[in-house]
Amino acid sequence: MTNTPGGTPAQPPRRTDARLNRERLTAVAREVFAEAGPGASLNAIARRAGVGPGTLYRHFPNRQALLTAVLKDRIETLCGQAEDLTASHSADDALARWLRAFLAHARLNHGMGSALMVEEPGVPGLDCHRLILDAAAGLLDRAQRHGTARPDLTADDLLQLVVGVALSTSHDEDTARPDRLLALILDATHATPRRGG
Amino acid sequence: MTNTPGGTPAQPPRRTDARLNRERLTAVAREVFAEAGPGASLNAIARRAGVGPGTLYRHFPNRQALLTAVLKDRIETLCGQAEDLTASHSADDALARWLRAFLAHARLNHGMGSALMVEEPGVPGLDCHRLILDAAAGLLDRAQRHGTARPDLTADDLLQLVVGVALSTSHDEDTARPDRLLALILDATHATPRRGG
DNA sequence: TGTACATCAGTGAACGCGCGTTCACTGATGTAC
DNA sequence: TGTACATCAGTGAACGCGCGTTCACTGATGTAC
Repeated sequence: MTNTPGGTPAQPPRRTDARLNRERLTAVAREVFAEAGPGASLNAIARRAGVGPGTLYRHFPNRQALLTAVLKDRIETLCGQAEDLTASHSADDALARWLRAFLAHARLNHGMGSALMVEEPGVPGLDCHRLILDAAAGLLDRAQRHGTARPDLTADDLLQLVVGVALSTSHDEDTARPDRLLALILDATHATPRRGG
Repeated sequence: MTNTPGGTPAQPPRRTDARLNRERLTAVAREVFAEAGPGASLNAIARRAGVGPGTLYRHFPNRQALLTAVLKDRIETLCGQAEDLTASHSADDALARWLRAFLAHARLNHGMGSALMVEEPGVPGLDCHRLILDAAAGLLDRAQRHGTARPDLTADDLLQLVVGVALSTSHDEDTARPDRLLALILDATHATPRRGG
């Protein structure tokens, strides 16, 4: 049982031309998804990568597999940053900085959220949603223990808010607006909970 | 010059069958847009309304015209509610209640925002974006003068946040989550501005 | 190092699909008398 | 009230398009010798 059950082969392809094509496809897909959103045409990606559509399908049996490949790097980067920030900054500061990074990435992929935060079958062993959520939960938990983050906030809700900002500003060009909106959300993170009305 | 320049005819059609078809089309479109988002197939709408595609095009020359017709009611309702709430509730309360209503409507249309808040040519004389923004600005302004809403918040940003929640929760079934997220945003509305970091 | 060959990867025409949109034609309606 | 007719509205087959996806075939690569 060396194969992961029913998923994309975990090993990169052995032939060099295959590896190169795979790399080119993910690079182009990264661009195209950023331009046209996660629903972008797969044929267009293959065309722009200079390969036939069959080649794309050989490497990525479906859209989700390609999306996952594109996002894998980003996610690993984000998770790495979460650890770094935990080590080097105050609890509140680390959370704020990480959310800023998350928002930037999510905006690049027209709300990576739609692909990320929705639970999909995806690739076994790389649960995007889980990884991101764990990173956020770690930072938020620390901020709640040592910082001033309100105790009733969940990582899930916090991320959903930021994903919302990413979605609603993904067609915006400058970053001033998403920055302002994130600042508002951070204020909400610090606010004292109100009695329901 | 009784015609609005280059837009949909302002007058409803004179023949009764035409008027009925127009009403059926907008009713069906309301449903389909709610189910499949603002990119839903126009042919599918015509099919479900029991008319030929040509009939749809006779009434609505493009998707935006149909979207506008569907949203017109909602928008007028929302603007009316803004006035009612201003008359009957405290400043903070009115703003909170209205945003709740706005979120409910925006969620129904998979983020009415994408159709609403993006400035489009649309129909002259019915600037959706403007109407909604004015309603929100009125409520927010009052809350800033008489209530506890922070003075540095703009109606534009506030709406964008709520549109974000609508977008990121539009595939959610229950309303508990969007309610929670809106509550967080309302807390941010009351929060004291922080010095930038 | 050189060659033979099995295997793995790439190709791209082709298919079926649903979409947006058009237009020549048919039919229903309202109105003038 | 009844009829004739001009006009307005509806029809739906058809077009072109791009999409996702497949598959028989060609070609490149790595390896065994």
